Order: sequence, then structure tokens, then C-alpha cells
Amino acid sequence: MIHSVDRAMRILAVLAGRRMSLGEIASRLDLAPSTTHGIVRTLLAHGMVVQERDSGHYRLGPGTLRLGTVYLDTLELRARVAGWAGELARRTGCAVRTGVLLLSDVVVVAHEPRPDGVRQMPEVGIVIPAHACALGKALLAHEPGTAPTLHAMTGETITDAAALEAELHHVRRTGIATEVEEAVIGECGLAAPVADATDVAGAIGLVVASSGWPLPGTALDALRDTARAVSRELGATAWPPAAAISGPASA
Amino acid sequence: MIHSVDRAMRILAVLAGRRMSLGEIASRLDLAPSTTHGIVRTLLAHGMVVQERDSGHYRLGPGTLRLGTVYLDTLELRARVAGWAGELARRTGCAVRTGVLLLSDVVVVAHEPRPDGVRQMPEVGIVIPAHACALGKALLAHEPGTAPTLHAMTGETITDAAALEAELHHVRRTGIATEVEEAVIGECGLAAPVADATDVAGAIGLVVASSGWPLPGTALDALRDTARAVSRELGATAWPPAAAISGPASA
DNA sequence: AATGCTCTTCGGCAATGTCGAACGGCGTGC
DNA sequence: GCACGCCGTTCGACATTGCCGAAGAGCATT
Repeated sequence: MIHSVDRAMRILAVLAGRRMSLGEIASRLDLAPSTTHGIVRTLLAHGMVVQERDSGHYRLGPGTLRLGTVYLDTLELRARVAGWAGELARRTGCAVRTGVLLLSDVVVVAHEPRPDGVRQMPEVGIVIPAHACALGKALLAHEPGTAPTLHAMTGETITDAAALEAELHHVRRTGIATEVEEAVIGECGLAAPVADATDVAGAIGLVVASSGWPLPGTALDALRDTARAVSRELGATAWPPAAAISGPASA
Repeated sequence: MIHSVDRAMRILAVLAGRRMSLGEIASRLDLAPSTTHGIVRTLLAHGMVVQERDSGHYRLGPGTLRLGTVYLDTLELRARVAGWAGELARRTGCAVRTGVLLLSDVVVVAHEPRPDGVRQMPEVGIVIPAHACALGKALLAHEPGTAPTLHAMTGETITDAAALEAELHHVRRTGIATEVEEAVIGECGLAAPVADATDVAGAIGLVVASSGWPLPGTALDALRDTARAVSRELGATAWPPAAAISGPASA
């Protein structure tokens, strides 16, 4: 692993938290200020960060937006889901989220709002700890995925590795993951993995307020059907996908 | 400038073009495959690129989406424009685009669709050569901005540096930039710079089909008013902003 | 069955990034 | 009004580190 590139990515990661002074970046990453300066200047030249003229502080730059947009626009999973999410939302009355795994988090790559017409925040691009949401569990169950410290987000968040593994085992058997106020109070969800020809491409899930939980069996069936349909479009031959590695493959 | 970080950014840039094999990335950047491999592996570890399991090819990864989303969500220009773009679109009947400069391109950071209700592609994140669009001219006129090879996109694209500079001079005097089928056939536009307390924060513009060109003076007035209003909200004291450097400051 | 193409690994050279200290500018508190 | 401390930035020397060329392994194709 190239040291300085790794550091550059870490710098972008901490800047994703908030704008910072050079010294703050350096101290947070245990680097010398001058070392940080060299890397930041390089990122600056590529538009990945910008510097505020008055304070001297650094922020993420428009270069990140360009890359992120290209990622979204070329993601086949997103394109395939687009043809199914609308009807799934209509049939279930829920918002439909599609996500992929990023290290130990889930990044939402598509979002179909609830069909009730109420104004909702677009959620594409938001990041949720994988162990605390249905999408994440559906993904972790079938992909290696690093699972480091299990941070608690609400009182319901699973923070015990063994308890999580038990849930993942259940997910592997049923193909469906659940979440009850584990990431956000008042929000519950259901998710299913989506496979492509060789891998787990992502996961698709339903989001519903706690008052609407548990969801009826018809919603679960609709979700499963959609996950299977999208997987087939992506070239998958089987669904649910086999666990990538290990996993007690017993019945 | 740190060499390997620079190379990493270049790799991301070429991957933004399309998915590629390792060797293709290497040859396009005149690097040894093993050198490229080391950098790509580091980017892989941070989720900035992903590798397709079957072909071995590399693509951009979800990490780019995370960064790009954070950039958008924390961009004050975007937040301020949101309060004005809707009315500007309503008053002019045009789509409203807001963009910032990225090296020699413009990145669209906000997009208010035409108010006619016709389904339109969301344009946030798209990239347009600065010399070929109104937004870009409004920005180049007031920011240093690198202006390398002036690629022709249509028959109308300005490819002569002197001609472009003459236009920029005009933009500096009037505060308004125009574009007539220079980036896309059938599309014209008008744009004005937006300033903040210390700098040029971006530009806001109207997009209209060639059949609707030229726009009436009322549209121009509405655009100018909006640019001035947003600039004031961002802390600017004067509008249009003074050219950052050089520029024949004659009357 | 062999060949071409991938991605990947390994080892040596020296180029290169890293660090510490010093500089200039700025706001702050005295 | 002055001095202090903090900020980003620059510079130079050391040695760490990334760079390259060649060899290895897997795979689809011929």
C-alpha cells in the first residue's frame, strides 16, 4: 500500500467530516504539518479540496462531485433498480433504498421516495453504519466486509459481534434482513441482497416508520421478488446469493 | 507536489472516463503496471475504486459518491441558490443551472428544472468545458482558471484564445456571459457570476433551447438580480465581483 | 495443448516523500 | 500600540519509500 496515497485518502475522509485547518488535519492524522501540506496541495491542484481564501481552512472540492456523479451514472445496479423501485414503492407504500457496501458502511445509491407524496429528503449518497441497518446486514451476510467497532447509534443498535453474527446467519438462510430502530429512532426496515453474475452487487430495502412495523407478508414478498428480478437482470443465476466465504453453510 | 498522490488522482480521473484494465490505466498514464497496481490497490482499500471480480477491470467505487455527496451537502452556494432558483425559473421559463469551476471545466452543483413540467434529466454533477458554456465564461472572466486546449464541441465553440479573451472582457464589463450552441447543438444560455466575501463562489445561469433565443431583457434582469441577491447572502459587498487578477481594467 | 492476455508479486536502486525548524502574516489580548 | 501566539507556508537533509523491470500464476482463447 502506498503510504502517501493512503494518507491522501485519509485526509479526504476527515475533510468529509467538516472543514478544517491544516494543523487540525495534521494532528488528527498524527502527521507533521508540512507533510500534510504537501499532500493537501496536491489534492488542491486536482480540485479535490479547496481552500477558503479568508480563513485558510480546507474543504472538499468539486472534483469529488465529478467522481461521485460518474460513479452513480455508470452503476449498473442503479440503472437496473430504477425500473423496479417505483412499482415496489407503490405496492408496499414504503420508500425504497438501494445501497452498496463501503468498508463497514452502506452508501445509498438509489432512493425511491414513499408514494404518499409527502416531501422527503433525497437520500442518495448518505452513509449508514452497516451493522445498524437492514441494507448493511443483507450485505454483510453475503460479503466478507470488515466489521470493526460496532458503534451504538440508538438503544437498539446491535453492538455485540456474536449477536450480529447470529442475525447474519439468519439473513443467509432467509435472504431477508430486518432492522428495528437500530440506526434511527422511529425507523424500521427490511432488505434483501442483490446479486450479479459473480458477486453481491448491493442490496435493496424498504424503509417504514415504526408505526407501520411490522410490514405485512405481501411487502416482504414484493421485496424478495424485486431483489430476484434485479439480480436476474444483472446476470445472476441464483438467488439468494451464496455467502462469499466461510459462513456455517449448514441447514 | 507529491508524485504518487498526483498519480492517484490521475488514475481516478481516467477511471472517470470508463472502466479499464490495469494495463490500460498504466499505458494511458505512462506508468509501469506494477506502479499503477500499488496505487490502485491503495485506492481499492479506501473504496475509491472497485474491481470487477470476473474481468479484473477497475471502476470508480462508492467512496467517491460519499465524498461528492458531502461536498454538495456542505456547499453554501448550493444552499443559498436553492432559495432563489425556483422563482428565477418561474419568472423566466428557463432551467436554472449553478456551477463552480474545476480546473478548466464547470461542474454543475445545482439544477432547477424548467417549470414547464416536462421530464428533464437532473444535471447536478455534470461537467462542461468552461470555455464552451455561459457558466464557464462567467467564471473564467473573474477567476484565474487554467485555460488549456480549447476543444471544439460544436461548430460554434470558441477555439481561439484571443476570441475567448475578448468575450471574457465583455463579461467583465457587463457581468453577464452568453453561449449560443457552443457546447450542445440546440442549447443556448446566459450566466452571471456569484461572489462571496472574498472570492467568486460560482456562477448561476439560464438554459434555453435555441428556439427561445435570444432571451428577453426581463430574463436578463431577473438573472442579474438573482446573482446579486445570492452574492449578498454569501457575504459579498460588491457585484459584479472584481476580476481576481490581470484583466485590462480599462473602462 | 499451447499461446496470448490479464493481474499480481518480488527485489534492488535511488528518487522521493517525510520530518523539524525557521519565516512571514494575522488576529488577539494585554 | 505592542507583543504574543497561532496560522499556513517554505526550505534543507536524512533515510525511508515508492518506483521500476522481470518473473509468476490464472484464464480464455486459438
